[in-house]
Amino acid sequence: MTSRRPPTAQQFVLEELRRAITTGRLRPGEPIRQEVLAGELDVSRVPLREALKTLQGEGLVGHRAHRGYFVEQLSLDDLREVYLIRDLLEAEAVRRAVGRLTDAGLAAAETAQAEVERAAEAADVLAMAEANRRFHMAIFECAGLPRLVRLIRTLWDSTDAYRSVYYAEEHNRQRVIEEHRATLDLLRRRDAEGAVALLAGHRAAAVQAIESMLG
Amino acid sequence: MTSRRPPTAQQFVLEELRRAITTGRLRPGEPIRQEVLAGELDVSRVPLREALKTLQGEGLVGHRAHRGYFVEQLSLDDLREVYLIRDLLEAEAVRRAVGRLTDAGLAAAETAQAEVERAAEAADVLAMAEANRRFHMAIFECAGLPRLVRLIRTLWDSTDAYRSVYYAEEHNRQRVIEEHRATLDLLRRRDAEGAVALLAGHRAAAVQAIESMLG
DNA sequence: TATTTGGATTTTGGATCCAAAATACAGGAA
DNA sequence: TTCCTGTATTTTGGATCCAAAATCCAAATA
Repeated sequence: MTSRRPPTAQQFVLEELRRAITTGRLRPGEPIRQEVLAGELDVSRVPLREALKTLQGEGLVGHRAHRGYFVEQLSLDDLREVYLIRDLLEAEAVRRAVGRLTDAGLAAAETAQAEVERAAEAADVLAMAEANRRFHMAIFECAGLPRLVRLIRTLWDSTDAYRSVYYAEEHNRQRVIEEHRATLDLLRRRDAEGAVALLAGHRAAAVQAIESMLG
Repeated sequence: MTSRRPPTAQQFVLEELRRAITTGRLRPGEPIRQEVLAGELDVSRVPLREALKTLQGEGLVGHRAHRGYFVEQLSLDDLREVYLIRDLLEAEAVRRAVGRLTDAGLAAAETAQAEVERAAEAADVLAMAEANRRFHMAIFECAGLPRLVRLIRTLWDSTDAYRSVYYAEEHNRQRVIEEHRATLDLLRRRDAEGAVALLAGHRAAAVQAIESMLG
């Protein structure tokens, strides 16, 4: 996992910004001073502004004319809304995925799950979040609905910060692993509704745990 | 409807670009030459590029590093996928909207519907598309789920071009008016499932008509 | 004292300029 | 002829510079 530098400054800035927001180095509500941030990242303001535009599209930052960008804070209501939308979209994605599940697709999910377990053992929260994402996306990809998957991906992006919090606790990591294993079982049996229900519970557990940690 | 000029060049460019794409003046697959387009709109390339970034986020244009932007073409499969996603999201939006429907919300929808009928009578396709959008959004807004509404709005954006085609035909316009009236009836009676079903049919009719016009 | 108003400062939005990557094309070798 | 190769041109990506809007702060007024 040697993370090489992206080919364009804009993509580099985009990654750095995502990290800064999800790790909380750029705090919610806080206005983004382009000059200083550009200085820190050692780029000009132009690629920074374009990266901010894409983040605005994803809902991670907001923008007001002549006032500039600011980190969008997710209220608890927002978090619930994102998960509601995910419920709607991911249920359909999983249903379709089971219908046209390939060996390659299943293998991709299994590989990702192995990485999840390795990361969990090492208590590497960041790596676990990444592998977990690959696991779920591998399944969604099988649905053959690229736009749907893209949408789901941006929803995940907007709640990255909270998921890291969730993985910080050992018993949550264990729970995720078990639910993933059960999911793989259901997929192998082509049990669509079972998988849909299980993953709905998977999400509900996460959102509930996060709520109790913050509320 | 005196369309005043937006306060910032970037927003102006954004509107113009949307129009250019949905009306087909910028054709799908065609690469976007920033210099010439900036010249035509009489702005520099900077606000143009930022506007393109937001359109990229909405899926209207694509981008490849060092190759530039190009208009994304919606295949028929893409169109179907967008409508599938809309089915999922709008069903939930309507369900919630009926549950917490206010007099003000209903009034907003009725006002929009009056505009739809006026535009249809004048055979003003563009005005009808706009009013139609206000009608549906007025209903969705009642759900009290701003992120969901925002998502639905971007999905509408990405298929604007096709909807104009649909409204071009007289009998489609009549059909829309009747379905809207029936929808308002169901809303007044707080019949959520009825409204959900009707609007699902509303969308299915549109996508089917568009398919037959193009296929 | 509280409020408003005018200008100085900061910060964003936009234009111009420069560098680097990709494309187009001409010429030469197999 | 066809394919490769090196170079000129085009086009994008990024840096710098300028203008306009917003904020801040102090002084004047009620």
